[in-house]
Amino acid sequence: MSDKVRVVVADAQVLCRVGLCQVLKAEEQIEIVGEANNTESLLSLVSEVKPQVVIIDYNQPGYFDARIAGQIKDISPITDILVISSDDRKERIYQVLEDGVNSFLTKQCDEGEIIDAIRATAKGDKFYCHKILDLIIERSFPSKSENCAATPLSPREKEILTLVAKGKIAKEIAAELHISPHTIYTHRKNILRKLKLTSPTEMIVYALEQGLIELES
Amino acid sequence: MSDKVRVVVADAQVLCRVGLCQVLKAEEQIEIVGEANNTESLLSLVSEVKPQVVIIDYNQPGYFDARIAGQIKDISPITDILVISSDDRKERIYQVLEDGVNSFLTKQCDEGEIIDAIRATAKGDKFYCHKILDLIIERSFPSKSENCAATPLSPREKEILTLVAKGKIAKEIAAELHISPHTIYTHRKNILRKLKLTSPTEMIVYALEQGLIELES
DNA sequence: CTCTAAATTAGACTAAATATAAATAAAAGC
DNA sequence: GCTTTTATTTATATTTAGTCTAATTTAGAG
Repeated sequence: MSDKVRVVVADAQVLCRVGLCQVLKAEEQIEIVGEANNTESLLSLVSEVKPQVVIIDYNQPGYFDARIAGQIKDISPITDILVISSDDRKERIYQVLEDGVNSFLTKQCDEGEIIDAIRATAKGDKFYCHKILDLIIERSFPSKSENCAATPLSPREKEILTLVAKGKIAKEIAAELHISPHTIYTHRKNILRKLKLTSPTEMIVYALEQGLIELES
Repeated sequence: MSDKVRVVVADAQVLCRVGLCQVLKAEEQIEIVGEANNTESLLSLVSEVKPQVVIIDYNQPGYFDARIAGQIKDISPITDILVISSDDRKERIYQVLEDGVNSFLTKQCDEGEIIDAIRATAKGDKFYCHKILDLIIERSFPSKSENCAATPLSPREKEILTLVAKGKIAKEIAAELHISPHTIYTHRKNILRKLKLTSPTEMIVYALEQGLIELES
């Protein structure tokens, strides 16, 4: 048992794993104790070695998904998580940030930020890259942003938007939620007004961007 | 001037560049003569060093796009191109394949395929990973696939699908194309029938998957 | 307690979409 | 050359979805 920080690298893409390992090798106080390319192998690895740090891209359908942070914390609460993801959906990112992740980078980050983040997380500190910090600030101080409020939709409106985006028509949604079709129309009108959109199609695009629905199943 | 194959690595993500360089280092007969993280620096690099091979991910909005293969070939016709991309839109992939690319991998490929592809491309051969070969075969022998024809839509139908997906209603499209709104309805009905879809919303999702429209502008 | 926002609903009305049918032109097959 | 299919186009009558306006109920903020 060395006194180095024990790190697990989890990414479905071999190039990213190799790149990350290469960057980590330059760090004296870090030891890579394992790699994983899917949820199953990562979780058994975590339960086995209880690493101090897991570096992961959760945004890889079929390999990893956004629930991974909670699953890691359940198995090993002492493990700190550094996300290096290609995700660009604000709501999904907010969700992951609230889910016990310590540090968060995007794959567009430059080398300096990656190294800083790895060092900070290995010390138990938190680190967020510029892009993620901008998102956090935008959410904390919505008045500063020109785009304003991240999601000004009420829970019910989100629910209805999700169903609309899935291709259901008002009548079907009404039957599902046991309310009148007129209620759906009103909600939808309010959603369009709030988001300053003009066509139902733009709602789909919005829902996709916000991570309310997924492309391909 | 050595007798090694001179390779340029182009990827906006530093981790992928590092990973790729690491993999290439293991290849005796390859020499990395430059790296680029955006179109401008790549093109000036290509024009300067005229590499035998460029390895690139064209699917990085703001850094590289699908036109890059043609641009490289214009500057340096002798350069072979190996794409290692995260793109999953069939139509876009077909378009790039027709655009003078020699080899094509996805970032989900395993290490073996990546090494094989690099060696093959360095020798001037072509290489396609399993996933891409499946796509090519699917297009060449549409009857074999259960999903059948990649895009069985006529040009006119594609045009109308694109406009519908942009949020325009039949009347607006009719005015734009100088035809009757009824024509639009008929086309749309045919599109839904051909794609075995049931709601207009699914058309939007289809158009997004096919790369007919783009998320965010 | 009052005021606002969220959630709900209805009736009258308008616009969009479907079903059905069909004409024309071009491409493919024999 | 003739037939068949596909693409493109259109129309009428009918059905359905969606909008506008208006209103009620509930819950939370101040």
